[in-house]
Amino acid sequence: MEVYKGEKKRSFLENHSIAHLFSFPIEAFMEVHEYQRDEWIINEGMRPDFLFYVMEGKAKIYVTHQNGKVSLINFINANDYIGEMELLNDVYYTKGIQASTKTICFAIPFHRYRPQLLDDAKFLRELTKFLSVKATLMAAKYSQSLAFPLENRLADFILQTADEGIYKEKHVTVCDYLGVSYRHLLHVLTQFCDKNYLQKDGRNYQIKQYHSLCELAGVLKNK
Amino acid sequence: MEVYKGEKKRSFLENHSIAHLFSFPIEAFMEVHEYQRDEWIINEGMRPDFLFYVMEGKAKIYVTHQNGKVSLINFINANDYIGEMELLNDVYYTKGIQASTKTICFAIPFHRYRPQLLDDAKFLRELTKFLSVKATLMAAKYSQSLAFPLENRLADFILQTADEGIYKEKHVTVCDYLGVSYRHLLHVLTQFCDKNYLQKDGRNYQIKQYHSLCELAGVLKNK
DNA sequence: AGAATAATATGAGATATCTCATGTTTTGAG
DNA sequence: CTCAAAACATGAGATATCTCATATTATTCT
Repeated sequence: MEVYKGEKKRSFLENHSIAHLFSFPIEAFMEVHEYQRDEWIINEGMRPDFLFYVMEGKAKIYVTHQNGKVSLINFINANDYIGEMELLNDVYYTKGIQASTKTICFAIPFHRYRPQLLDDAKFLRELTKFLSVKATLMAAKYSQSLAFPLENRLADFILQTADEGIYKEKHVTVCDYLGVSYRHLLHVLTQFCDKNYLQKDGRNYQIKQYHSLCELAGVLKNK
Repeated sequence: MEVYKGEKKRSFLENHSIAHLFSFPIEAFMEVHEYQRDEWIINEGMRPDFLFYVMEGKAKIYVTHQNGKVSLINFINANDYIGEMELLNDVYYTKGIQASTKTICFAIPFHRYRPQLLDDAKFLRELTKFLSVKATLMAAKYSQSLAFPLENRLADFILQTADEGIYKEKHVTVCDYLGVSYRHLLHVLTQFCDKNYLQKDGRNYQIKQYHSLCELAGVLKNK
């Protein structure tokens, strides 16, 4: 992890302002942090000291269960907050956050700004929207995971993540995200190939029948 | 559904103020609604016109999937908001909300108060906390549902809902909530009885071995 | 380059959970 | 009180998903 200093910090701030998110000046004690791929932005179980706002990059939220299973709860992208749960709640089990690409965030120290943040309608309004989307998404994932087999959820995931007709997510990551065993994921993927929805090409899968996948994914959506 | 009027409304407002939740006067256009058990406070798919604040009673959030399965996403209790998603998001699939006991809510009309609500730090701060808890809870339920079999989740649910050592939830409701089939729920319940964790007594189940259930439920929790 | 580690693959048997079928009991509306 | 609907109950067979064991590549580190 690198904390931007001096000129590097100054120029970054100049080119990437988040002043519009607050109704008070926040730059004085704000830091800029850069994380490398696979680096942990927050360690599971350890309360962070900052509210982060992701400027650039991608990350993943993980939680480890007592039985050793790991859940990839969600992905984090640019313009998302990290650490907002700890800002708001004194008691909270902190999830682990791992960068999946180089990630640059603004880091706003709690001890300097908490009171002002919690009193700033502009900031709170955006955070509220962010949380409402997060809650909705979680509720959707939750109910879908119980109501539909992997076949449907995987089809949806493939369509969401495929780039130019090519699906190439790491199986291990997908298992944690969709909450199924590696074995079963491969099994369903093989079925998709057998049915010619996908065609395996080395480590990638090429989408051959969009409409079939859409059909499978479609039943997840209400309306 | 009954909308309190005149003296009934006045006296209710007098005894149950929520003025402390806002930094501006809200009573002018606020209504008081009373719903009977099983009545729908919000119909699935239909945007409500009010932000509700539950004063008294209990309700359930439901969503119906295309395959006909119904998920009971969560329970709502006193001091919870309803309709906050619609207040914040212009596009949102509205879930159904059904009263499970007589429920009295304050109903704040969007068209009168939306701008002021979205600009009120006091209100937003509380709503933000409410949503953060909701999102956290959903994330927990989601990851648990994928990481643990019914046995563990049911043990947790029994401990949470049992009253004086007696568990007496309706099976049908529990199936929707835990996302399993009726058949399977009964099967695991029977196992619990076979192992003498529970003892069936008519339609109720008496907890016989707290520690065994605690142990099963315990593995859900991190730390 | 070589060794260690992570990711991919596949088989086979176990189990958690579902579907369907059917019957009984309870509850609520008229 | 009566009837229909809802909830409870149970059996049996299907299937979605898991665990474990074992190989085979890729990647990363030194």
